[in-house]
Amino acid sequence: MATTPVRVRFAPSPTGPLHIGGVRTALYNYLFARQHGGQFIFRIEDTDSTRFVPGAEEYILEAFRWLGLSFDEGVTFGGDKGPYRQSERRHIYKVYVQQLLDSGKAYLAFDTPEELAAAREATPNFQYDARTRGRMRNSLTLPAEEVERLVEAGEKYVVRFRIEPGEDVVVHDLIRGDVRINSSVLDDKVLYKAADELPTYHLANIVDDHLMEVTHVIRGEEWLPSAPLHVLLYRAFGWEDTMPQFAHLPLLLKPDGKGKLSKRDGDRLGFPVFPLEWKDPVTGDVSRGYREDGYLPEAVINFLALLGWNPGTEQEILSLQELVEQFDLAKCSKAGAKFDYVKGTWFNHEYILSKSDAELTPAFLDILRAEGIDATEERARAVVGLMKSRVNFVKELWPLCRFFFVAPTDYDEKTRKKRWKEQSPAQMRELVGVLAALDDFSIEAQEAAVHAWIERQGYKMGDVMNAWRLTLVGEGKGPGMFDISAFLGKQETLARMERALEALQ
RNA sequence: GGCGCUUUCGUCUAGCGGCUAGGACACAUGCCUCUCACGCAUGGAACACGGGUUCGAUUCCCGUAGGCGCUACCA
Repeated sequence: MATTPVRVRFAPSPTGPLHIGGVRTALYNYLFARQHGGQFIFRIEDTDSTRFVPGAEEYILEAFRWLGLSFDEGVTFGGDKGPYRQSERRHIYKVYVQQLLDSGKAYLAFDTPEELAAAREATPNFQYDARTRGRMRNSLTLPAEEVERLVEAGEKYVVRFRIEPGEDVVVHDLIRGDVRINSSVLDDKVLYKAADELPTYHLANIVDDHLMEVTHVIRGEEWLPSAPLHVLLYRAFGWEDTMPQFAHLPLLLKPDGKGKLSKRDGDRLGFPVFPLEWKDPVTGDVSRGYREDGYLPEAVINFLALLGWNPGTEQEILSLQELVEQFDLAKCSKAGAKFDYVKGTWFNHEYILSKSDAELTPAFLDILRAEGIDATEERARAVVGLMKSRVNFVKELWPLCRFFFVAPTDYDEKTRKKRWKEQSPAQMRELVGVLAALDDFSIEAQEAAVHAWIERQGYKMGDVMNAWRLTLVGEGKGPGMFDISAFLGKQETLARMERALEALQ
């Protein structure tokens, strides 16, 4: 057992965009696999033909490419345990369903949806189980000839798992310890639907995990209640000795209020719940994505990794490699985590700080072009260097940096009141002269000349600099004045000052 | 309703019988400073409640309450 190579899987349903909680589940699987030098499998669970959404599978794959999480095996990745798309495994499931039928551990049920609804109506807390199966229409109550006749007639039956009541089933969970549930509270789950010749999740899941030699099932807590059923299925097949180990992760909850995180919360509070932007093929509705919102993939990974797990040290910024090294299922928390999206923006800020100016510049250049600014890479990079520490996202740069590329046309009234003093026009006139006399317009040369002039005249540094800022920026913000004037260059600096002197009197 | 999981600052969390209950985000204040930010510093802020066990419980056990999930021919 200890020598069995680790094999884990991420197995989404292609029913829409990948939820951020699903991304975290995949991340934990990935970290676990990499840490143990194991395999990470990508399986598509499309056993519900009615919920298939075109484009969902490609979306999921693209999301992981963006995040930098790689698979070793599975849909589009190859491997010798395929096919990895459940809809292509019908022939396999049929064999195993028959095996359960032959051994009497499952049976055919012919109850129509209407009959089931009626039963639920008639009996409070109705459950299809040992207590009730005797009065339903199934192969345990119907004569064999009748069952055969119905099947021949193409009746849309289902196969149900025959659960023996009164047994305590223990599931050992790597995060929660032993979880004990009595089989009497479990219902005879539908394992297979003759209508579309496909199994339901439970059967497909067990058969695939067994055949794909999955060693650890790391999934969301919503699966915990059905884990005993899964254990019973492994037992029914005689696979208990190679049954994977389970770990049920705490859920991601709404930032406020009650319940688990949903797409609605993102729309309502203004943050993405999907890794990538998603356009619903039916409604045309567009949901924002982390990528399009300007998050760096490393930041998303780091943020998600720490939602429900932490290394036990005070380190908060961890690279993917560090996460691989330090991840530990035993250190996962047990209770659901409210989704603290504000902290997510802080992580992005940290990663922006850690990036070089050159790495951030392409994204900034895109924004500049969209704003109709034709700037060189070099100039864009200079502004990024000056301003990146102030933002959480590259896109926040534009409103803060506009003045570098566009001269002010009007001047902020509040700043003008506070900073444009009686002596300002005269001082600015003089400053125009001081700057005009400079051949070297570097930061250092300007600084030396301007400081000397201020000192010579006995002016107040704050008066001069703040008035000057108003002439170049149009308001009272921005980096150091000499950074700004050096970036603008002598000609533009003097032109802006002249224009301001005219406008401000 | 039934079953299961869960419960430390507003939020994410550390803690695995004895601590001034630690960190981070957010918030507040101060410093830095030519402005706005960034940064730095400081501060306020938590063991759900009730019983046990123990010399001693945030920590172990049992209740209660709250929260979450499951309860489909969905995953």
